[in-house]
Amino acid sequence: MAVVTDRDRNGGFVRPLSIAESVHERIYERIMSLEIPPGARIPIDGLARELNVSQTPVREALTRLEREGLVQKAHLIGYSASPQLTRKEFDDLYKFRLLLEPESARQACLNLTPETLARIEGAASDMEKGEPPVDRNSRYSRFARADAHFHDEIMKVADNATVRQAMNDQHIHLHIFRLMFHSRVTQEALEEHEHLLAAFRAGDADAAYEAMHDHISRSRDRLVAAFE
Amino acid sequence: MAVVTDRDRNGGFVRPLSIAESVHERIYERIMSLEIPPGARIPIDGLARELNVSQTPVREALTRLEREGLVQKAHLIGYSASPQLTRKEFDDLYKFRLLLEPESARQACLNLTPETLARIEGAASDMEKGEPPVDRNSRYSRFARADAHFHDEIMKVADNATVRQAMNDQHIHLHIFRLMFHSRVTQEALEEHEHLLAAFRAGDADAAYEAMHDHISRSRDRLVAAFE
DNA sequence: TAAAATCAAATCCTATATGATATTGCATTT
DNA sequence: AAATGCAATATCATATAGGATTTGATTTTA
Repeated sequence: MAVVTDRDRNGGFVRPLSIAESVHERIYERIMSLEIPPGARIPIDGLARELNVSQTPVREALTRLEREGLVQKAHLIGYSASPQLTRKEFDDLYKFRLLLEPESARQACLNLTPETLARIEGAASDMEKGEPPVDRNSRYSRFARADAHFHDEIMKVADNATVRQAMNDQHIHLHIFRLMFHSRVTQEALEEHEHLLAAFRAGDADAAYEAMHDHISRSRDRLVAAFE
Repeated sequence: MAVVTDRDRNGGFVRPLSIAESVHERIYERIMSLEIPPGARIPIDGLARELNVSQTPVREALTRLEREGLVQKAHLIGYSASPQLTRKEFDDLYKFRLLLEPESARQACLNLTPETLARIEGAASDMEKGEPPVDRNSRYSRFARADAHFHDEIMKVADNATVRQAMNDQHIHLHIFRLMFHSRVTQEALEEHEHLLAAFRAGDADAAYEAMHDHISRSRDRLVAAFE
């Protein structure tokens, strides 16, 4: 098995990347892309053979994914991809977002510098343009990731590592995409982001809070159609 | 290696418990009890020999603990217990709690039934009595666990699985105990819990919000002494 | 025919072996 | 005496093997 290597950001050094880590990424991608659909079994030895690695790193990757909530484990039975969000879980998730994200937007606004504002604006504009997608699914998938990136940039500026990690641990974009992979990119979401940016540019923290609250509420209302 | 078994709650069936799981628990206990102090190396083969198991389940347990934030991993170097909370992390954690817990207390109050109130009251009274502790450390350790249980009972009633899990993922009682293991059980905390219970009994959701907010703020102020 | 029992294949969980990498201590050099 | 280089040891990461359990189908029995 050839050792996968990666260029280190700091120096130009090349250092080996663990097989377990790359297996983790590959399984994550398969779940995100619905190649492994919700509820599907994920046999360890099958994956190991398919990826040309041994079972040990596959086990390690699945253990991590379980703790991340993306797969489930039944002792002596095996792993399977986590099922779709239920309506209740969806509602809980959005209540959770509404508790954390508007306040984080307010805090981000207070911490804002020209550099960090530019980063957020860059993340926002990344969502509009982009390579021509091969199909609608991949387009929405990319939209979901870019949206997650935009929100995370705001979280970075809000500068609360606990809150940021709790948000990222939810893998919101993955669950949303699995729920609505057939969805289309809405112009509305982009406009709501624009409102948020306007509040940031004006340095109006309360307006940022409101804009984020509004954005998440509307996002919830758009997605709730998946359950009807 | 003898297989560890456990009695199933439902039927009287006996089913094997995985070694990986029991290793996970044992390492958790060692970290909680400071037997493995913050920052200490945790060699895989050493632990495996000591616990009379192979390296595979130890690896799996450590992978889970890493994802839980209790240990850190450096590729090709090894695992170590996570360091103490920094002041910044402590502050972030309490801001996080203040965003989620008061609102959860409000919601719990709205959902309250006689049965669930009784459960919460039971958790509260568990904190006051208890076996005579062998030393002050173990007493505070038990206090920390009981406090976590009390807060979690409220989370259960609030009935938002996302919020509840995000809270539990923080392992607050473990970090607090490691920070303040020499601390003593304060009468104040018990009184604050009593205020919260009073609001619950009165069915006053706003008062429950305020009581929880007050309790967490005061808790933070009591603990912040650890950094001075 | 339906239910129970049996058996084989698949899969899991754990143990062990092996090569690769990092760390440590000692010797050597400057 | 400090610094450097090298070898030995410790530890990690992965591969592979074997015992244990579940699953599913086939056979048997009521």
